[in-house]
Amino acid sequence: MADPHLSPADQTRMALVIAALRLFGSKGFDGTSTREIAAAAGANVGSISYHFGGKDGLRMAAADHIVATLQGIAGPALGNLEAAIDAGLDAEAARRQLHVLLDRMVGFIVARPEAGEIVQFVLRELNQPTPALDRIYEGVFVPVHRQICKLWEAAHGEPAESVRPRLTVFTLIGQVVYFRIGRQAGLRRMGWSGIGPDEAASIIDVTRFNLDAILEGRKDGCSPGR
Amino acid sequence: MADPHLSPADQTRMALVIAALRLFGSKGFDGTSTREIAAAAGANVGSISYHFGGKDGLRMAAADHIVATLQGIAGPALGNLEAAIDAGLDAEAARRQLHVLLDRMVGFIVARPEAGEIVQFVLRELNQPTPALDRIYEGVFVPVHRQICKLWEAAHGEPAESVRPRLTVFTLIGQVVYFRIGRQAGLRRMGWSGIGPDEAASIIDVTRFNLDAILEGRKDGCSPGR
DNA sequence: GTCTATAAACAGATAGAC
DNA sequence: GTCTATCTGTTTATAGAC
Repeated sequence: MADPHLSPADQTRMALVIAALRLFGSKGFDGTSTREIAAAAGANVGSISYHFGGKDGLRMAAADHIVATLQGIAGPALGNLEAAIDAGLDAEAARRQLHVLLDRMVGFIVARPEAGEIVQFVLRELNQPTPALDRIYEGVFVPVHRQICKLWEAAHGEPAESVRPRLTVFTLIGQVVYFRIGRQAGLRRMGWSGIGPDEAASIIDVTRFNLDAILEGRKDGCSPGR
Repeated sequence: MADPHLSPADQTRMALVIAALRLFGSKGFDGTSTREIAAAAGANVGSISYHFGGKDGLRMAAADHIVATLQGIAGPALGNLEAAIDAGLDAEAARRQLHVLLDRMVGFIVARPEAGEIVQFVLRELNQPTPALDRIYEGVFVPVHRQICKLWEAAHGEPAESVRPRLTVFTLIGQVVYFRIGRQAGLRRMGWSGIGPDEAASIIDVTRFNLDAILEGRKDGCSPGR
Protein backbone atom coordinates (compact mmCIF):
# COMPACT_ATOMS: atom_id res chain seq x y z
CA MET A 1 0.00 0.00 0.00
CA ALA A 2 2.56 2.58 1.13
CA ASP A 3 5.39 3.35 -1.27
CA PRO A 4 8.70 2.44 0.43
CA HIS A 5 10.52 5.01 -1.73
CA LEU A 6 8.61 7.79 -0.04
CA SER A 7 9.78 9.27 3.23
CA PRO A 8 7.44 8.76 6.20
CA ALA A 9 6.55 12.45 6.01
CA ASP A 10 5.63 12.16 2.34
CA GLN A 11 3.58 9.08 3.08
CA THR A 12 1.60 11.04 5.63
CA ARG A 13 1.20 13.94 3.22
CA MET A 14 0.00 11.62 0.48
CA ALA A 15 -2.39 9.76 2.76
CA LEU A 16 -3.90 13.05 3.91
CA VAL A 17 -4.35 14.33 0.37
CA ILE A 18 -5.98 11.10 -0.81
CA ALA A 19 -8.32 11.00 2.17
CA ALA A 20 -9.15 14.70 1.82
CA LEU A 21 -9.94 14.39 -1.88
CA ARG A 22 -12.25 11.46 -1.23
CA LEU A 23 -14.06 13.15 1.64
CA PHE A 24 -14.23 16.62 0.06
CA GLY A 25 -15.65 15.00 -3.07
CA SER A 26 -18.31 12.94 -1.33
CA LYS A 27 -19.26 15.15 1.60
CA GLY A 28 -18.04 18.56 0.54
CA PHE A 29 -15.40 20.81 2.04
CA ASP A 30 -17.61 22.21 4.77
CA GLY A 31 -19.17 18.85 5.45
CA THR A 32 -15.82 17.27 6.19
CA SER A 33 -14.00 17.84 9.48
CA THR A 34 -10.23 17.79 9.80
CA ARG A 35 -10.62 15.07 12.39
CA GLU A 36 -12.39 12.85 9.87
CA ILE A 37 -9.64 13.40 7.33
CA ALA A 38 -6.91 12.63 9.83
CA ALA A 39 -8.69 9.48 10.98
CA ALA A 40 -9.22 8.27 7.40
CA ALA A 41 -5.55 8.93 6.62
CA GLY A 42 -4.37 7.22 9.79
CA ALA A 43 -2.76 10.43 10.96
CA ASN A 44 -3.47 12.96 13.67
CA VAL A 45 -5.26 16.29 13.42
CA GLY A 46 -2.15 18.34 14.04
CA SER A 47 -0.44 16.91 10.96
CA ILE A 48 -2.80 18.84 8.69
CA SER A 49 -1.68 22.18 10.02
CA TYR A 50 1.92 21.01 10.08
CA HIS A 51 2.04 19.80 6.49
CA PHE A 52 -0.43 22.07 4.74
CA GLY A 53 -0.82 25.06 7.03
CA GLY A 54 -4.51 24.29 7.59
CA LYS A 55 -7.62 22.95 5.97
CA ASP A 56 -7.44 25.42 3.06
CA GLY A 57 -3.93 24.29 2.24
CA LEU A 58 -5.17 20.72 2.12
CA ARG A 59 -7.80 21.69 -0.43
CA MET A 60 -5.15 23.26 -2.63
CA ALA A 61 -3.00 20.15 -2.32
CA ALA A 62 -5.99 18.02 -3.30
CA ALA A 63 -6.49 20.21 -6.38
CA ASP A 64 -2.85 19.77 -7.36
CA HIS A 65 -3.23 16.04 -6.94
CA ILE A 66 -6.24 16.09 -9.25
CA VAL A 67 -4.29 18.01 -11.87
CA ALA A 68 -1.40 15.55 -11.66
CA THR A 69 -3.76 12.57 -11.88
CA LEU A 70 -5.69 13.85 -14.87
CA GLN A 71 -2.56 14.98 -16.67
CA GLY A 72 -1.21 11.48 -16.15
CA ILE A 73 -4.29 10.06 -17.85
CA ALA A 74 -4.88 12.65 -20.56
CA GLY A 75 -1.35 13.93 -21.06
CA PRO A 76 0.15 11.14 -23.17
CA ALA A 77 -2.93 10.88 -25.37
CA LEU A 78 -3.03 14.62 -25.95
CA GLY A 79 0.73 14.77 -26.56
CA ASN A 80 0.52 12.18 -29.31
CA LEU A 81 -2.37 14.05 -30.81
CA GLU A 82 -0.43 17.30 -30.80
CA ALA A 83 2.22 15.68 -32.98
CA ALA A 84 -0.31 14.02 -35.28
CA ILE A 85 -2.26 17.24 -35.79
CA ASP A 86 0.88 19.22 -36.53
CA ALA A 87 1.87 16.55 -39.04
CA GLY A 88 -1.48 17.08 -40.73
CA LEU A 89 -4.35 14.75 -40.02
CA ASP A 90 -6.99 13.92 -42.60
CA ALA A 91 -10.63 14.35 -41.61
CA GLU A 92 -11.40 10.65 -41.28
CA ALA A 93 -8.39 10.01 -39.05
CA ALA A 94 -9.34 13.00 -36.90
CA ARG A 95 -12.86 11.64 -36.55
CA ARG A 96 -11.49 8.31 -35.38
CA GLN A 97 -9.28 10.12 -32.87
CA LEU A 98 -12.32 11.95 -31.55
CA HIS A 99 -13.96 8.56 -31.07
CA VAL A 100 -10.97 7.28 -29.13
CA LEU A 101 -10.98 10.36 -26.92
CA LEU A 102 -14.71 10.08 -26.29
CA ASP A 103 -14.39 6.41 -25.38
CA ARG A 104 -11.64 7.19 -22.90
CA MET A 105 -13.61 10.04 -21.40
CA VAL A 106 -16.63 7.83 -20.86
CA GLY A 107 -14.43 5.01 -19.59
CA PHE A 108 -12.88 7.23 -16.98
CA ILE A 109 -15.58 9.72 -16.04
CA VAL A 110 -18.54 7.38 -16.06
CA ALA A 111 -17.13 3.98 -15.17
CA ARG A 112 -14.16 4.58 -12.86
CA PRO A 113 -15.08 5.01 -9.19
CA GLU A 114 -12.28 7.50 -8.40
CA ALA A 115 -13.66 9.79 -11.09
CA GLY A 116 -16.65 10.41 -8.84
CA GLU A 117 -14.62 12.12 -6.16
CA ILE A 118 -12.68 14.15 -8.69
CA VAL A 119 -15.70 15.29 -10.66
CA GLN A 120 -17.59 16.23 -7.52
CA PHE A 121 -14.60 18.10 -6.15
CA VAL A 122 -14.25 20.08 -9.37
CA LEU A 123 -18.00 20.67 -9.48
CA ARG A 124 -17.97 22.27 -6.08
CA GLU A 125 -15.06 24.45 -7.10
CA LEU A 126 -16.93 25.52 -10.21
CA ASN A 127 -19.92 26.46 -8.11
CA GLN A 128 -17.93 28.21 -5.42
CA PRO A 129 -14.51 29.04 -6.86
CA THR A 130 -11.41 29.15 -4.68
CA PRO A 131 -7.79 29.52 -5.84
CA ALA A 132 -7.84 25.72 -6.26
CA LEU A 133 -10.10 26.12 -9.29
CA ASP A 134 -7.49 28.15 -11.18
CA ARG A 135 -5.01 25.30 -11.03
CA ILE A 136 -7.53 22.81 -12.32
CA TYR A 137 -8.83 25.13 -15.00
CA GLU A 138 -5.39 26.00 -16.35
CA GLY A 139 -3.88 22.59 -15.77
CA VAL A 140 -6.62 20.37 -17.14
CA PHE A 141 -9.65 22.06 -18.56
CA VAL A 142 -7.99 24.44 -21.00
CA PRO A 143 -5.44 21.98 -22.46
CA VAL A 144 -8.06 19.28 -22.96
CA HIS A 145 -10.70 21.59 -24.39
CA ARG A 146 -8.20 23.29 -26.69
CA GLN A 147 -6.86 20.00 -28.01
CA ILE A 148 -10.32 18.64 -28.75
CA CYS A 149 -11.14 21.87 -30.56
CA LYS A 150 -8.06 21.39 -32.75
CA LEU A 151 -9.14 17.84 -33.46
CA TRP A 152 -12.57 19.13 -34.32
CA GLU A 153 -11.03 21.53 -36.80
CA ALA A 154 -9.08 18.69 -38.41
CA ALA A 155 -12.20 16.54 -38.60
CA HIS A 156 -14.58 19.21 -39.70
CA GLY A 157 -12.78 22.26 -41.07
CA GLU A 158 -14.25 24.94 -38.85
CA PRO A 159 -11.45 27.02 -37.21
CA ALA A 160 -10.70 25.53 -33.78
CA GLU A 161 -10.92 28.77 -31.81
CA SER A 162 -14.06 30.28 -33.32
CA VAL A 163 -17.22 30.37 -31.24
CA ARG A 164 -19.22 27.44 -32.54
CA PRO A 165 -16.58 24.72 -32.31
CA ARG A 166 -15.71 25.76 -28.78
CA LEU A 167 -19.36 25.60 -27.76
CA THR A 168 -19.88 22.33 -29.61
CA VAL A 169 -16.93 20.74 -27.84
CA PHE A 170 -18.52 21.97 -24.62
CA THR A 171 -21.70 20.09 -25.41
CA LEU A 172 -19.73 16.95 -26.25
CA ILE A 173 -17.98 17.04 -22.89
CA GLY A 174 -21.17 18.03 -21.10
CA GLN A 175 -23.19 15.08 -22.28
CA VAL A 176 -20.54 12.72 -20.87
CA VAL A 177 -20.02 14.56 -17.59
CA TYR A 178 -23.78 14.62 -17.02
CA PHE A 179 -23.85 10.86 -16.82
CA ARG A 180 -21.56 11.14 -13.80
CA ILE A 181 -23.28 14.11 -12.21
CA GLY A 182 -26.81 12.86 -12.76
CA ARG A 183 -25.79 9.28 -12.11
CA GLN A 184 -28.36 8.70 -9.36
CA ALA A 185 -31.20 9.96 -11.52
CA GLY A 186 -29.87 8.10 -14.53
CA LEU A 187 -29.62 4.79 -12.71
CA ARG A 188 -33.16 5.06 -11.43
CA ARG A 189 -34.59 6.13 -14.75
CA MET A 190 -32.77 3.37 -16.63
CA GLY A 191 -33.51 0.75 -14.01
CA TRP A 192 -29.78 0.06 -13.69
CA SER A 193 -28.23 -0.98 -10.38
CA GLY A 194 -24.82 0.32 -11.41
CA ILE A 195 -22.71 1.18 -14.43
CA GLY A 196 -20.76 -1.89 -15.46
CA PRO A 197 -19.25 -2.76 -18.84
CA ASP A 198 -22.64 -3.27 -20.49
CA GLU A 199 -24.07 0.02 -19.31
CA ALA A 200 -20.88 1.88 -20.20
CA ALA A 201 -21.08 0.35 -23.67
CA SER A 202 -24.62 1.68 -24.08
CA ILE A 203 -23.47 5.14 -23.07
CA ILE A 204 -20.48 5.03 -25.41
CA ASP A 205 -22.79 3.89 -28.18
CA VAL A 206 -25.11 6.85 -27.75
CA THR A 207 -22.46 9.54 -27.19
CA ARG A 208 -20.43 8.26 -30.13
CA PHE A 209 -23.50 8.33 -32.31
CA ASN A 210 -24.19 11.91 -31.23
CA LEU A 211 -20.63 12.91 -32.03
CA ASP A 212 -20.84 11.48 -35.53
CA ALA A 213 -24.25 12.99 -36.14
CA ILE A 214 -23.15 16.45 -35.04
CA LEU A 215 -19.97 16.17 -37.06
CA GLU A 216 -21.86 15.10 -40.18
CA GLY A 217 -24.59 17.62 -39.56
CA ARG A 218 -22.08 20.41 -39.42
CA LYS A 219 -20.78 19.48 -42.84
CA ASP A 220 -22.46 20.65 -46.02
CA GLY A 221 -23.38 17.30 -47.56
CA CYS A 222 -26.07 16.40 -45.08
CA SER A 223 -27.31 19.30 -43.04
CA PRO A 224 -30.24 18.63 -40.73
CA GLY A 225 -33.48 20.49 -41.26
CA ARG A 226 -33.83 23.93 -39.78
CA MET B 1 -42.60 42.21 -1.62
CA ALA B 2 -44.59 40.29 0.96
CA ASP B 3 -47.90 38.86 -0.15
CA PRO B 4 -50.68 40.46 1.94
CA HIS B 5 -52.88 37.40 1.42
CA LEU B 6 -50.45 35.26 3.40
CA SER B 7 -50.61 35.04 7.15
CA PRO B 8 -47.59 36.43 9.01
CA ALA B 9 -46.58 32.86 9.87
CA ASP B 10 -46.72 31.81 6.24
CA GLN B 11 -44.71 34.86 5.27
CA THR B 12 -42.01 33.82 7.70
CA ARG B 13 -42.12 30.26 6.44
CA MET B 14 -41.82 31.40 2.84
CA ALA B 15 -39.00 33.83 3.59
CA LEU B 16 -37.09 31.09 5.36
CA VAL B 17 -37.55 28.62 2.49
CA ILE B 18 -36.47 31.16 -0.13
CA ALA B 19 -33.42 32.18 1.87
CA ALA B 20 -32.53 28.57 2.61
CA LEU B 21 -32.78 27.54 -1.04
CA ARG B 22 -30.55 30.40 -2.10
CA LEU B 23 -27.94 29.71 0.57
CA PHE B 24 -28.01 25.91 0.31
CA GLY B 25 -27.57 26.28 -3.43
CA SER B 26 -24.67 28.69 -3.32
CA LYS B 27 -22.82 27.58 -0.19
CA GLY B 28 -24.09 24.08 0.38
CA PHE B 29 -26.14 22.63 3.22
CA ASP B 30 -23.20 22.16 5.56
CA GLY B 31 -21.68 25.48 4.59
CA THR B 32 -24.78 27.37 5.62
CA SER B 33 -25.65 28.07 9.24
CA THR B 34 -29.17 28.43 10.51
CA ARG B 35 -28.22 31.88 11.77
CA GLU B 36 -27.34 32.99 8.27
CA ILE B 37 -30.64 31.70 6.95
CA ALA B 38 -32.62 33.40 9.68
CA ALA B 39 -30.77 36.67 9.12
CA ALA B 40 -31.30 36.52 5.35
CA ALA B 41 -34.99 35.83 5.89
CA GLY B 42 -35.36 38.58 8.48
CA ALA B 43 -36.41 36.03 11.07
CA ASN B 44 -34.85 34.57 14.18
CA VAL B 45 -33.04 31.28 14.61
CA GLY B 46 -35.72 29.73 16.74
CA SER B 47 -38.29 30.07 13.98
CA ILE B 48 -36.56 27.37 11.94
CA SER B 49 -37.07 24.75 14.60
CA TYR B 50 -40.55 26.02 15.25
CA HIS B 51 -41.74 25.93 11.63
CA PHE B 52 -39.71 23.08 10.17
CA GLY B 53 -38.53 21.07 13.14
CA GLY B 54 -34.90 21.81 12.39
CA LYS B 55 -32.43 22.36 9.60
CA ASP B 56 -33.26 19.03 7.91
CA GLY B 57 -36.91 19.97 7.73
CA LEU B 58 -35.96 23.20 6.05
CA ARG B 59 -34.07 21.29 3.37
CA MET B 60 -37.13 19.19 2.68
CA ALA B 61 -39.28 22.31 2.48
CA ALA B 62 -36.79 23.81 0.03
CA ALA B 63 -37.01 20.67 -2.11
CA ASP B 64 -40.80 20.91 -2.15
CA HIS B 65 -40.51 24.53 -3.16
CA ILE B 66 -38.25 23.56 -6.05
CA VAL B 67 -40.74 20.95 -7.21
CA ALA B 68 -43.57 23.46 -7.08
CA THR B 69 -41.52 26.08 -8.95
CA LEU B 70 -40.40 23.76 -11.72
CA GLN B 71 -43.83 22.24 -12.09
CA GLY B 72 -45.16 25.76 -12.48
CA ILE B 73 -42.74 26.37 -15.33
CA ALA B 74 -42.75 22.99 -17.03
CA GLY B 75 -46.22 21.79 -16.10
CA PRO B 76 -48.38 23.75 -18.54
CA ALA B 77 -46.00 23.11 -21.43
CA LEU B 78 -45.90 19.39 -20.72
CA GLY B 79 -49.67 19.24 -20.20
CA ASN B 80 -50.34 20.73 -23.60
CA LEU B 81 -47.87 18.32 -25.10
CA GLU B 82 -49.59 15.37 -23.47
CA ALA B 83 -52.80 16.27 -25.25
CA ALA B 84 -51.08 16.94 -28.57
CA ILE B 85 -49.17 13.66 -28.47
CA ASP B 86 -52.30 11.70 -27.63
CA ALA B 87 -54.07 13.39 -30.52
CA GLY B 88 -51.26 12.16 -32.78
CA LEU B 89 -48.43 14.46 -33.70
CA ASP B 90 -46.61 14.24 -37.01
CA ALA B 91 -42.81 14.00 -36.95
CA GLU B 92 -42.18 17.54 -38.13
CA ALA B 93 -44.50 19.04 -35.51
CA ALA B 94 -42.86 16.93 -32.82
CA ARG B 95 -39.45 18.15 -33.91
CA ARG B 96 -40.62 21.75 -33.62
CA GLN B 97 -41.98 21.00 -30.15
CA LEU B 98 -38.59 19.60 -29.16
CA HIS B 99 -37.07 22.87 -30.34
CA VAL B 100 -39.45 24.88 -28.21
CA LEU B 101 -38.72 22.72 -25.19
CA LEU B 102 -34.98 23.02 -25.71
CA ASP B 103 -35.22 26.80 -26.07
CA ARG B 104 -37.13 27.04 -22.82
CA MET B 105 -34.71 24.77 -21.05
CA VAL B 106 -31.76 26.88 -22.12
CA GLY B 107 -33.66 30.07 -21.35
CA PHE B 108 -34.36 28.94 -17.83
CA ILE B 109 -31.38 26.80 -16.85
CA VAL B 110 -28.67 28.84 -18.47
CA ALA B 111 -29.94 32.41 -18.45
CA ARG B 112 -32.13 32.77 -15.35
CA PRO B 113 -30.28 33.58 -12.14
CA GLU B 114 -32.62 31.64 -9.84
CA ALA B 115 -31.90 28.50 -11.86
CA GLY B 116 -28.38 28.53 -10.45
CA GLU B 117 -29.54 27.94 -6.90
CA ILE B 118 -31.99 25.27 -7.96
CA VAL B 119 -29.56 23.39 -10.16
CA GLN B 120 -26.85 23.49 -7.52
CA PHE B 121 -29.26 22.34 -4.85
CA VAL B 122 -30.36 19.41 -6.97
CA LEU B 123 -26.77 18.63 -7.88
CA ARG B 124 -25.80 18.30 -4.27
CA GLU B 125 -28.75 16.05 -3.65
CA LEU B 126 -27.74 13.87 -6.58
CA ASN B 127 -24.25 13.58 -5.17
CA GLN B 128 -25.36 12.95 -1.61
CA PRO B 129 -28.99 11.85 -1.70
CA THR B 130 -31.37 12.64 1.13
CA PRO B 131 -35.12 12.07 1.22
CA ALA B 132 -35.39 15.47 -0.48
CA LEU B 133 -34.03 13.96 -3.69
CA ASP B 134 -36.94 11.53 -3.97
CA ARG B 135 -39.43 14.38 -4.14
CA ILE B 136 -37.48 16.15 -6.85
CA TYR B 137 -36.84 12.99 -8.82
CA GLU B 138 -40.46 11.88 -8.80
CA GLY B 139 -41.94 15.36 -9.05
CA VAL B 140 -39.78 16.85 -11.78
CA PHE B 141 -37.16 14.63 -13.30
CA VAL B 142 -39.30 11.64 -14.24
CA PRO B 143 -42.27 13.57 -15.69
CA VAL B 144 -40.01 15.82 -17.78
CA HIS B 145 -37.76 13.04 -19.00
CA ARG B 146 -40.69 10.79 -19.82
CA GLN B 147 -42.50 13.50 -21.75
CA ILE B 148 -39.43 14.36 -23.82
CA CYS B 149 -38.98 10.67 -24.58
CA LYS B 150 -42.54 10.52 -25.88
CA LEU B 151 -41.89 13.56 -28.02
CA TRP B 152 -38.75 11.90 -29.29
CA GLU B 153 -40.79 8.89 -30.29
CA ALA B 154 -43.22 11.09 -32.17
CA ALA B 155 -40.39 12.90 -33.93
CA HIS B 156 -38.27 9.89 -34.66
CA GLY B 157 -40.22 6.67 -34.35
CA GLU B 158 -38.06 4.80 -31.87
CA PRO B 159 -40.22 3.55 -28.91
CA ALA B 160 -40.09 6.15 -26.13
CA GLU B 161 -39.18 3.76 -23.32
CA SER B 162 -36.49 1.69 -25.00
CA VAL B 163 -32.90 2.17 -23.94
CA ARG B 164 -31.46 4.38 -26.66
CA PRO B 165 -34.07 7.14 -26.67
CA ARG B 166 -33.93 7.40 -22.90
CA LEU B 167 -30.15 7.73 -23.02
CA THR B 168 -30.30 10.14 -25.94
CA VAL B 169 -32.74 12.38 -24.09
CA PHE B 170 -30.28 12.25 -21.20
CA THR B 171 -27.53 13.59 -23.41
CA LEU B 172 -29.79 16.35 -24.70
CA ILE B 173 -30.57 17.49 -21.17
CA GLY B 174 -26.97 17.00 -20.09
CA GLN B 175 -25.48 19.30 -22.69
CA VAL B 176 -27.78 22.11 -21.52
CA VAL B 177 -27.30 21.52 -17.80
CA TYR B 178 -23.54 21.47 -18.28
CA PHE B 179 -23.59 25.08 -19.41
CA ARG B 180 -24.95 25.95 -15.97
CA ILE B 181 -22.72 23.60 -14.00
CA GLY B 182 -19.54 24.42 -15.88
CA ARG B 183 -20.51 28.05 -16.22
CA GLN B 184 -17.33 29.43 -14.64
CA ALA B 185 -15.11 27.35 -16.92
CA GLY B 186 -17.31 28.15 -19.91
CA LEU B 187 -17.22 31.88 -19.34
CA ARG B 188 -13.44 31.90 -19.06
CA ARG B 189 -12.92 29.70 -22.06
CA MET B 190 -15.31 31.74 -24.20
CA GLY B 191 -14.01 35.06 -22.96
CA TRP B 192 -17.53 35.99 -21.86
CA SER B 193 -18.20 38.16 -18.83
CA GLY B 194 -21.68 36.77 -18.36
CA ILE B 195 -24.49 35.04 -20.22
CA GLY B 196 -26.79 37.68 -21.68
CA PRO B 197 -29.22 37.40 -24.59
CA ASP B 198 -26.42 37.18 -27.18
CA GLU B 199 -24.55 34.42 -25.40
CA ALA B 200 -27.77 32.52 -24.69
CA ALA B 201 -28.60 32.76 -28.39
CA SER B 202 -25.25 31.19 -29.27
CA ILE B 203 -25.91 28.34 -26.87
CA ILE B 204 -29.42 27.80 -28.20
CA ASP B 205 -28.01 27.81 -31.73
CA VAL B 206 -25.51 25.06 -30.94
CA THR B 207 -27.78 22.86 -28.82
CA ARG B 208 -30.58 23.16 -31.35
CA PHE B 209 -28.23 22.20 -34.11
CA ASN B 210 -27.10 19.18 -32.11
CA LEU B 211 -30.69 18.13 -31.51
CA ASP B 212 -31.50 18.28 -35.21
CA ALA B 213 -28.31 16.49 -36.18
CA ILE B 214 -28.90 13.66 -33.71
CA LEU B 215 -32.53 13.40 -34.76
CA GLU B 216 -31.62 13.26 -38.45
CA GLY B 217 -28.68 10.95 -37.77
CA ARG B 218 -30.95 8.49 -36.04
CA LYS B 219 -33.16 8.30 -39.09
CA ASP B 220 -32.36 6.06 -42.03
CA GLY B 221 -32.06 8.66 -44.77
CA CYS B 222 -28.86 10.21 -43.63
CA SER B 223 -26.97 8.13 -41.12
CA PRO B 224 -23.58 9.36 -40.01
CA GLY B 225 -20.53 7.27 -40.79
CA ARG B 226 -19.72 4.42 -38.46
C1' DG C 1 -45.88 33.28 16.69
C1' DT C 2 -41.89 35.69 17.69
C1' DC C 3 -37.67 36.35 19.83
C1' DT C 4 -33.68 35.85 23.34
C1' DA C 5 -30.63 33.32 26.24
C1' DT C 6 -28.39 29.29 27.00
C1' DA C 7 -26.88 24.60 26.59
C1' DA C 8 -24.22 20.81 24.73
C1' DA C 9 -21.55 19.39 20.92
C1' DC C 10 -18.25 20.31 17.58
C1' DA C 11 -15.22 23.03 14.60
C1' DG C 12 -10.10 24.39 13.33
C1' DA C 13 -5.80 25.91 15.07
C1' DT C 14 -1.93 25.50 18.16
C1' DA C 15 1.41 24.80 22.08
C1' DG C 16 4.25 21.53 23.85
C1' DA C 17 5.61 16.56 25.11
C1' DC C 18 7.95 12.95 22.89
C1' DG D 1 7.68 14.42 12.39
C1' DT D 2 4.23 12.71 15.23
C1' DC D 3 0.75 13.01 18.52
C1' DT D 4 -2.11 14.80 22.55
C1' DA D 5 -4.37 18.32 25.18
C1' DT D 6 -6.37 22.49 25.10
C1' DC D 7 -8.03 27.03 23.53
C1' DT D 8 -11.41 29.83 21.19
C1' DG D 9 -15.17 30.38 18.36
C1' DT D 10 -19.30 28.52 16.22
C1' DT D 11 -22.76 25.09 15.48
C1' DT D 12 -27.86 23.40 16.18
C1' DA D 13 -31.42 22.84 19.29
C1' DT D 14 -34.25 24.29 23.01
C1' DA D 15 -36.41 26.41 27.19
C1' DG D 16 -38.86 30.18 28.41
C1' DA D 17 -40.08 35.35 28.28
C1' DC D 18 -43.09 38.19 25.74
